[in-house]
Amino acid sequence: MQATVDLNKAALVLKLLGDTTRLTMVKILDTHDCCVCEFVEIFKVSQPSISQHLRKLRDVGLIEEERKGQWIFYSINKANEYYPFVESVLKQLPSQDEKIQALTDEGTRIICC
Amino acid sequence: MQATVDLNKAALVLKLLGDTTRLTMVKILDTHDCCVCEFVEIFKVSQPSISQHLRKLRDVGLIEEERKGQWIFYSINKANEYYPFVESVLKQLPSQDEKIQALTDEGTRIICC
DNA sequence: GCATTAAATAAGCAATTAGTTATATACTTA
DNA sequence: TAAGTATATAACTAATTGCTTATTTAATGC
Repeated sequence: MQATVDLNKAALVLKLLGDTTRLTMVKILDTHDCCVCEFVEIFKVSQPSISQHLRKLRDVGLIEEERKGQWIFYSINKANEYYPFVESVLKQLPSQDEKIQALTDEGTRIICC
Repeated sequence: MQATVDLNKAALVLKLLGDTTRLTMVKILDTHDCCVCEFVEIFKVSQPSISQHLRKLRDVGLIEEERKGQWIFYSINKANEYYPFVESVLKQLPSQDEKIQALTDEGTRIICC
């Protein structure tokens, strides 16, 4: 028997994931930590726009931040209560690894510490 | 290996499900066909509000309608391309059967044809 | 045909959203 | 310490959302 998730909280999480930019971000973060400037490069939107999306995801605890020198790296928070729920969605989405590969290819991938 | 779903379409579906009213509707419809007036009773909002939520769900093909006399019954469209995706979310939500039971108890459940 | 019931659509409104530009904060490095 | 880079926050704006009330459409039953 599968554990269930509070319906109102589920709606809140789904609403957060119901945006192409955030859904892609979370899918990427599920396999690669990233910093803000990498997302700016990937999504071709302004830096504040990226920061605001990340803040929403962080506010509900789906992601975490860690400063590494000049950069702040974001990662999936696997300890979050809703991580299994999120994961069950993510595993049905196609890999977004090519976006990370594109950064590496163009030399804008940040490798740090 | 699990089949994957286009990320942009997934975001669209998740956005639809990212509303408490619609998510509850879909969870209920997954096990019970319902008509508009039953949802009005369950959610205690205006009839047009319910109709508008149902239309959004129908517009992406997640649900279907069928007129039965005076009433229009809605049901989950299991043939929809995204049904397996939706189902994987729904199965993690607690049953909403008590809402149907409440209708039955108060005599407002519509049994038709 | 006329009154009643069910549902859809139209129009309007307040709140929310996702973006922008401008500015502030924080760290790095010369 | 000053300049440069990365990120967050503030303020603004246009578009979207979810609701409402009013009206229209459709079926039922006298």
